Amino acid sequence: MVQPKEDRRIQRTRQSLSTALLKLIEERGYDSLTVNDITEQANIGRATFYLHYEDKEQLLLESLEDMFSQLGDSIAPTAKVTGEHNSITATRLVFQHFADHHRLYRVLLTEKGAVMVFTRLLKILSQVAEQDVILKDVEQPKTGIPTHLVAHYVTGAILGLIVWWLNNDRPYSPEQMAVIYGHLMDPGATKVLGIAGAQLPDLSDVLSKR
Amino acid sequence: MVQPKEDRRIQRTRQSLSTALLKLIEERGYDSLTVNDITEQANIGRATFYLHYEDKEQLLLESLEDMFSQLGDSIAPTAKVTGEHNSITATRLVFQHFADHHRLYRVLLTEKGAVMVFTRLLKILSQVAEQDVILKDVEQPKTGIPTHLVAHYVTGAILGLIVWWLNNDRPYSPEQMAVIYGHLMDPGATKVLGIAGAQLPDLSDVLSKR
DNA sequence: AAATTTATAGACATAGAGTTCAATAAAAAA
DNA sequence: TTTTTTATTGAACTCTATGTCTATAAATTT
Repeated sequence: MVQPKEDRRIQRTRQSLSTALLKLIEERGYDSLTVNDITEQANIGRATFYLHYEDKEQLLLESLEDMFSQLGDSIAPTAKVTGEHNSITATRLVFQHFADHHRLYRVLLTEKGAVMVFTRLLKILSQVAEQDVILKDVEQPKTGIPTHLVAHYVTGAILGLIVWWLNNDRPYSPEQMAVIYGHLMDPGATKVLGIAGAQLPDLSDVLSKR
Repeated sequence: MVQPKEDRRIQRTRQSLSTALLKLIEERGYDSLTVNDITEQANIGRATFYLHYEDKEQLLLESLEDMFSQLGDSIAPTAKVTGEHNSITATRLVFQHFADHHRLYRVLLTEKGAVMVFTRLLKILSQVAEQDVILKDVEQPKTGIPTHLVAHYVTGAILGLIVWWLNNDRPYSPEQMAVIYGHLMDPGATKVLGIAGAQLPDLSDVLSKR
């Protein structure tokens, strides 16, 4: 499992397997795929698979790891800008990422087994919550709330939006979603994804655009 | 698979299987469990399992369904109260539910395979977000944002908190979490889980209590 | 008690996982 | 180019778990 990345064959094999897996997931879901399916799609011997990965889950994890770092890389530069800044950018890039890979993520976020519990909980709690959903007011003073907790709160909220967005065939653009998110997180409108930023566009303008 | 719920043996068998599965999940995780493990723990013949369920996933789904409706039932009465109302109650009940079954949910929300993607994404995005996390201000005007979208936003946020809470051994009580959530969702403090309600307790008071 | 339904153990067929190995192909080094 | 090293391959093989079936036993209902 420890590989000297030099040899081209290794890189090609791994690349092929990753590509094959992601393609198959979009077409047929993840759970039902066998190692044989993947190696066949990749045109690679089944024995070869085990020279590189322990099981299909490890392959998936490494493949996703690549995608996640792509996402991280695209956000990083915007996050480093301090002070005045177009705050929607970072959030928009997040939604853009999920739009770019929407078929894949829709499977992974929806499929039984894979994320079944998250989705299931979302659905159930949504029903309870959406009965009397109202929004919120007022301002946020400095609090003693742990940073990690807030981060989970924020990312949970975004993931919630993304699941909705993907399951509803993305009726808004990534830009619109970013603005919506900004307004939800900060009804008065100033900071998005925790990054200090400029004024948010007027919400009704944005929603009517499409 | 269609059962006349009358016969006591059926109820006992199903109950035993459900209990056995949930217990085993807490002890050994979900993925590695076999049907044989479950029936052995339940003291039931393996063939009997298949008289009731197609596979272990279906058993899990039905078992969780029971738990979810328990949760729904406990929240329902508080949600029906309109107007003035102790708004923390509903949220507190949600956290209480996860506390009651924390071992189980911790596995289900953390284990590879099961909810791996959600957890993984949470972790990655958290790292990006928590670098410059700041909070928000101002008030929320009436918007044209779809209700379902808001519901997903809200429940995503709660799930994010819950994942953090469970993975950090619940350093706060359900009550405290409810207050924290209320302050995050509504920095000025008024409505929680979308339910119109009374004033939130002062945050610094609540956090220092334990 | 009789009739009906469910539980059970054990046997069976099947699929897919994961390993091994000798032969071959391809890449890197000389 | 030649040599050397390394990766790929397919086939055979073991193993584990799934899912089904049948005849028998046990519990439940009427």
